[in-house]
Amino acid sequence: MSILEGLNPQQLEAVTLPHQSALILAGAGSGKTRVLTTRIAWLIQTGQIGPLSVMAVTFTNKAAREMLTRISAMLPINTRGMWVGTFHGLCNRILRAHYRDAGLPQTFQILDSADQLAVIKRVMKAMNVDDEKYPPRQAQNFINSAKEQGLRAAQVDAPDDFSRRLLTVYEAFEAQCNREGVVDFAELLLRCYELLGRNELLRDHYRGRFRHILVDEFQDTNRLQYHWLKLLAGPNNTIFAVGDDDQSIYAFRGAHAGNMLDLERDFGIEKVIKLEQNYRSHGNILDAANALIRHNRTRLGKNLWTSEGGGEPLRVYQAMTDIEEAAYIVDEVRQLHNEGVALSDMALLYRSNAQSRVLEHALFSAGISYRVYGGLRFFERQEIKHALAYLRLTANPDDDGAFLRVVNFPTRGIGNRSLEQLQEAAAGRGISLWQAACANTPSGKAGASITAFIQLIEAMRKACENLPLPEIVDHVVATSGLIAHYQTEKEGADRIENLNELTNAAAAFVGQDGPITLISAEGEIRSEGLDPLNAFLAHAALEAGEHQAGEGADALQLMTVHSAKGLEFHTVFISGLEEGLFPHENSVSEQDGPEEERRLMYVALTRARRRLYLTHAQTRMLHGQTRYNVPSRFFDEIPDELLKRINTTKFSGFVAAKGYEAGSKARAPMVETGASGWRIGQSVVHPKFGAGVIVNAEGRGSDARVQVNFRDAGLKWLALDYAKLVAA
DNA sequence: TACCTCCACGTTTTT
DNA sequence: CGTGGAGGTA
Repeated sequence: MSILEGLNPQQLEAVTLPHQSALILAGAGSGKTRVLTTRIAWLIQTGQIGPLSVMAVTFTNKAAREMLTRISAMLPINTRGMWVGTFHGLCNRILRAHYRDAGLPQTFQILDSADQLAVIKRVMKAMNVDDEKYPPRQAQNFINSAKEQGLRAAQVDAPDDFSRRLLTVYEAFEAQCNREGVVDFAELLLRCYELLGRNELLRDHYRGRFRHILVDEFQDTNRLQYHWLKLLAGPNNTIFAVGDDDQSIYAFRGAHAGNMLDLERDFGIEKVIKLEQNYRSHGNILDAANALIRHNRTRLGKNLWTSEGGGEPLRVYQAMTDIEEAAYIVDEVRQLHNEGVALSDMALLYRSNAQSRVLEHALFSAGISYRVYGGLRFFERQEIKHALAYLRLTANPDDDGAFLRVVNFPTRGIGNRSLEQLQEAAAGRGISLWQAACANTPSGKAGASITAFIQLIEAMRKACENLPLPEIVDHVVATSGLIAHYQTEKEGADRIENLNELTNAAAAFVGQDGPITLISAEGEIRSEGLDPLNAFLAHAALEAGEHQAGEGADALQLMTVHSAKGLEFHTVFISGLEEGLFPHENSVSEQDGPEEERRLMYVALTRARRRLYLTHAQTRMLHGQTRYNVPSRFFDEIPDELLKRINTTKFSGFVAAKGYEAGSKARAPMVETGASGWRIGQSVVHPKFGAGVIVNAEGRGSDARVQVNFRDAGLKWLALDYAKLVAA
């Protein structure tokens, strides 16, 4: 059977495009992964290129695995040798192969975000930077966003004192990382970009090899990733990019959907192919999504359609409280489950994680099994981090982060003062803590403890020299004292289990990267395998692992809308559809904020195949106080005929004006302002700000102020004596 | 060193 | 409301 069979005309056109760069505008559920993988298979099957000439780039490891699986299913070839991976994974591969040219030690370690933040904190402390005035998180953002624009500290523009200070932190951070032989995520990309930029030999080698570069989720690329792709493509290779500007929801972390337009221009793409036939959802769902996203001004333009029928209308449920909202969802889930829909084929989505608590509580009480995405992942667990730190020290003793993490864990009598001495000695001589500890062993008890620690690590390293990877992990975990430590802890059993699981993870990890091309200065090419321990440590940093166990079980899926991207379910509940929550209040005033929120809603809607619930609550407990929320503006952006209002809860005037049945006012305390008669929860109209709802009040008499949540203007405090508020 | 209390904070997140 | 970090005390 031909791999091209069953493709629609647009998919076929994209797959069989002649040797030229292309931009595929692929709507939700339009078969973009299929197009991407079939394109690769077709190029190889027709003999146009060999597997070695393909590079496919994704954002997540999951997507990369999925792609490899699908290619293997289509072609009887070995997919090793094909470079399919994440931006970071591929950059890591290149940097490992050319560590010397990249100015890195062979055993360089990768910092995850938490590791990076720890280094920044350490550096800031050493520089005496006030962390009240300069929050380390902000310094981290500053550094990462600079790197994502391809900027080294020397190239960053710092117009004011504040950014000048952050810039010095950036400089010191870079210096520290170089001393330790560690790189953060952004650094992997920037290093690789710089390496290929200045080393012609390497650049030509990779350009000669990767004739076809395919990119998934192109709308999520940042500027640096775009320039990296451009550099790798050079003048002769082609980029096949698949993306959807309407699903660009990661601008806050540097994603730049404008890269799609740049690609068109820079690569002379004459015709953008649009995949608009949707194979996922029924018509009403798509009509709703199309109608909603039409409210965005900056779009490339696209309209999803299906050959299937309209299906059910979208169900709208308006609850009085968040608790009642949860109860309704529980009832519906239970009923659908009884009707035969698997729990795992239903998703409960929310804008922010804080919303999950009430929902979880209701599900738990009802005995419905559920799974929450997000939170700690396997390689991020404390005990795993500790074990990895021991492993990292045996591979690269200069890794100060790893040193500090375990030098006194389990406790071995190395207190703060001896560590401070050590840090001073290291900083003074510009060496690592390990080197400082080796160089001048302090006398006395503390000195002996440090010496013992050094000997412990040295012994580990020697013992592991010729062991296979799983045994290395086993040995290090056993001799580190971690197991013994957790045995004395009350909650230690799970941690010990995880540590044992780490050995299994090591056993399951067989250097997936295979041999790596090396180019010496003379230009000769040879191959070398990567040392398994370092490969495993890189893997641990680059792929933090599954969120939680129990993925096999049939359970309702709870997650943020962001993490739902790319997934699909028979039934989807979108909860908390209220102004201030979704769209989120912080986004309303942001540049491009409202449009990004709308794209987020678009993503949420298009997750559903058959049934979609949109719910909101009038009253919600948030940050310890009750908030009164207006229904989300998104309800107004979906045609009424697509919506089916489940209930006719009595709402006050403002809501009634939007199509709900008018009725009695919500019971809420009178604002204590004497005779004013305003109520919390009451709908009001302001001459300038328009319609809103009173959500809070304070003061009395002439000082009385009310807080109003306006549809368009957001939250505002108004003095009742001055503001010309009118009851709606 | 370990535990406890207090305080501040609270969008989205992969690598 | 609930959590996580920091700082203080036993």
